[in-house]
Amino acid sequence: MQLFLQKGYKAVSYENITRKTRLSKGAIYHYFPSKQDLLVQTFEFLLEAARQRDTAALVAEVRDIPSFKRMYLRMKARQLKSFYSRLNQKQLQFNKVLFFIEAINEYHRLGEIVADLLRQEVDFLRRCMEELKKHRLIPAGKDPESLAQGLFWMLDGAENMLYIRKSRDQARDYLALYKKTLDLFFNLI
Amino acid sequence: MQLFLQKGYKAVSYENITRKTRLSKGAIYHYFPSKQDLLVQTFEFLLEAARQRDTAALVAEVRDIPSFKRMYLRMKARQLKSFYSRLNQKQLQFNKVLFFIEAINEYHRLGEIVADLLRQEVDFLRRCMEELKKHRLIPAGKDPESLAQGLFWMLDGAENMLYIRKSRDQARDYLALYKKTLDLFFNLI
Amino acid sequence: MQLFLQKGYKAVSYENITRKTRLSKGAIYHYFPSKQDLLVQTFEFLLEAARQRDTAALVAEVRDIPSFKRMYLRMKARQLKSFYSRLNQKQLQFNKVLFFIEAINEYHRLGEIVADLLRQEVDFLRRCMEELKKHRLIPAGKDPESLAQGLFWMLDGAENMLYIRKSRDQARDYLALYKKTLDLFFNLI
Amino acid sequence: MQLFLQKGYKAVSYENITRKTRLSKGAIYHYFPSKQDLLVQTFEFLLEAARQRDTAALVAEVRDIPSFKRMYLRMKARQLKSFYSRLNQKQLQFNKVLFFIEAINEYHRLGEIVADLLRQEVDFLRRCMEELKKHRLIPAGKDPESLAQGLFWMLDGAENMLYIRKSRDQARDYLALYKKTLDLFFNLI
DNA sequence: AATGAATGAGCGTTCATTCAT
DNA sequence: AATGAATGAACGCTCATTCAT
Repeated sequence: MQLFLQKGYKAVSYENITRKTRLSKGAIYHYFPSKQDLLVQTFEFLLEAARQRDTAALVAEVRDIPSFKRMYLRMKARQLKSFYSRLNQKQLQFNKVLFFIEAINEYHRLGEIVADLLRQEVDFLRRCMEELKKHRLIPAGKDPESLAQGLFWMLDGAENMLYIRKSRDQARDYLALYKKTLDLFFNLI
Repeated sequence: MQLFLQKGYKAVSYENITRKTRLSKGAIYHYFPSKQDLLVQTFEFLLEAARQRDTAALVAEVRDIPSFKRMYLRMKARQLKSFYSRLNQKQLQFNKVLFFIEAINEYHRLGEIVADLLRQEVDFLRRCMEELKKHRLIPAGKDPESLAQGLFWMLDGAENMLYIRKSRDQARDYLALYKKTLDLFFNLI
Repeated sequence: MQLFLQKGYKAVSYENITRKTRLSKGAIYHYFPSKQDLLVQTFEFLLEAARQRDTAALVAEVRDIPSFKRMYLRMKARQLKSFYSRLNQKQLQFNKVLFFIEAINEYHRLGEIVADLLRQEVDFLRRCMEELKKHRLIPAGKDPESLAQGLFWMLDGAENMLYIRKSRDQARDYLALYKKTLDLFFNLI
Repeated sequence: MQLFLQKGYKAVSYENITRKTRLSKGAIYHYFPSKQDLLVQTFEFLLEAARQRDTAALVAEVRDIPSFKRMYLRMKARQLKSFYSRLNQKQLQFNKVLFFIEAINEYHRLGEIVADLLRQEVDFLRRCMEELKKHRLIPAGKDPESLAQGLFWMLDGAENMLYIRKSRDQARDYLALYKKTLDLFFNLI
């Protein structure tokens, strides 16, 4: 997992894996029938970290913009923590985008899983926006759907920048970036 | 170039290249000392398509929001045209993100070039926003810097979605998507 | 046994064997110290099916050509039955020649055992021919030794063809082929 | 070719080939895209040695049994010479049967080619028998078809024995064996 | 300028075998 | 008696690169 995230799927060889795990090739093949299988299981295991449960409860917390921001950042912090605990590391210099693209290239079903997850994310944001609208915290004439879409794209685009800047302490950066983007978003609308 | 964009850097072999170019390996090595050099030259040649000149003239065209949208889309259309003409193709099913990441991984200086280009893009948007502000077309209290940043992230995040959906006619899709994102943005603010 | 006959020695892996036997590798190694030993024991067990007893009694049955043919085909039918009962199968699509060659290549003593068996087979045919000669059923001037050798080669050559044609119901085919060859032989002489 | 005939297809590794040819793996892959292709080309090249031309002229030589025997042995001698010249060797301890079975297992079309060749062989013998019959050198009531079939099986079966005895000087043995079988055959009928 | 034969390190994978439990 | 985790050599194959011509 650590190797895949650091170097991408293709660039990881069994030689790398055996050195890192201190196991022989045969031992790894004993548990994973192929490199692709290794990827798929890794991918799905990591994706679990991003899966949200109790979104209804989270949406219900939204009373005003500050409460929404707090809730959203808390949720993201929890996801990050789960992600790093699955990695068994406090932090890791990695390239999520490369890993995702190679994973989807290698095994197309993973693309559908990701697309699904993203749809759920937008949907969740839409429900939050509706909640804010109920409390009249969003200017009239702006529909929750568009707001959710716009915020989502903004968050996604912001995150992209991280991989170009390659910062060292990504865990903190993520949250700081999310916060900055939320602030910016609510300043815009 | 076409091969790199379609399959990514690593996945392209000299065998692929010789078949496509109908040249021998030796001939290619005669002009490009290594595969990395082939990548760098390709990358920089393509990046030229995204380089904007006369941004001052473009910014000067901005009088109101519709004029800004028209100008921006025209500029993007020109970039796309230039991009495809460099490719010597009308369109190409490709994966820009994979190509960029692999290119930057392979040769870090390319990352700085891209980062530079992106900064110029945000800067350009900022100047457009200032222009709109001058004409009082943007609500008071929203600073051009943030607006530019937000719009840029939104555009970038929106574009990302394209690679998951893998649309066939990307040239048209790009412009449609940019238009949609601009509309959405001005609806939000 | 079934696997060796179907796929040949080399092509059978312990993975194949554990799946078929539902035993663990360790269990198989507990009884057979190596793959070669597995082969040798299998081979010798199968060869037992071809071993004839009471050849004297069989030869004594020969009174005329029809009685010889009947006796010979009965004997072969019994061998086939014994062979399939050792296999615990009614029939099996297999390649005897590949199995024999690989077995002999792997462990040369098996070659001597087979050669011995074949010599006994020719010898048995020779004694039958002598019996027929006693009853003056064979033209004068044809010695039993040559007749036996000729018939044996004919039977062997005929059998060879089976592996190229790869018939489904080999058990029946064998007997039909033996019968056809015997008829042809006695028509020739 | 030499390696395949000596050890069989499966047992030959690229390591063997590179040592024998003093070429690198890459050089071999430069000319043969796969091991299977190496086999098929070898097989077809060797099979060419067995292909008979001018069978009509050969059949026309048949006037009596001695002339048939001479012609047949001359033809076989020429085939053997062609075979060894293709091998670039005077003689080679080899296992034709293993090579043939593995070749056919690996690429089924080779089986059809061999079956075709064998059919032509029987057909050639049948025409020779008809010629002998015309000269009344074959007892009445024995049809050329059966005689050809019987002789063919006998030759084939006789040849089989060679691989078990593994004689050193196979080239001479072949011809001696063919001669012995022909003599035996004409003694029988 | 251009060819393509040749190299050899490295890849993912299979395999018979060992051994602690 | 029986398990299955672990090994490491060997396999067929791909690749960027070199170089004599």
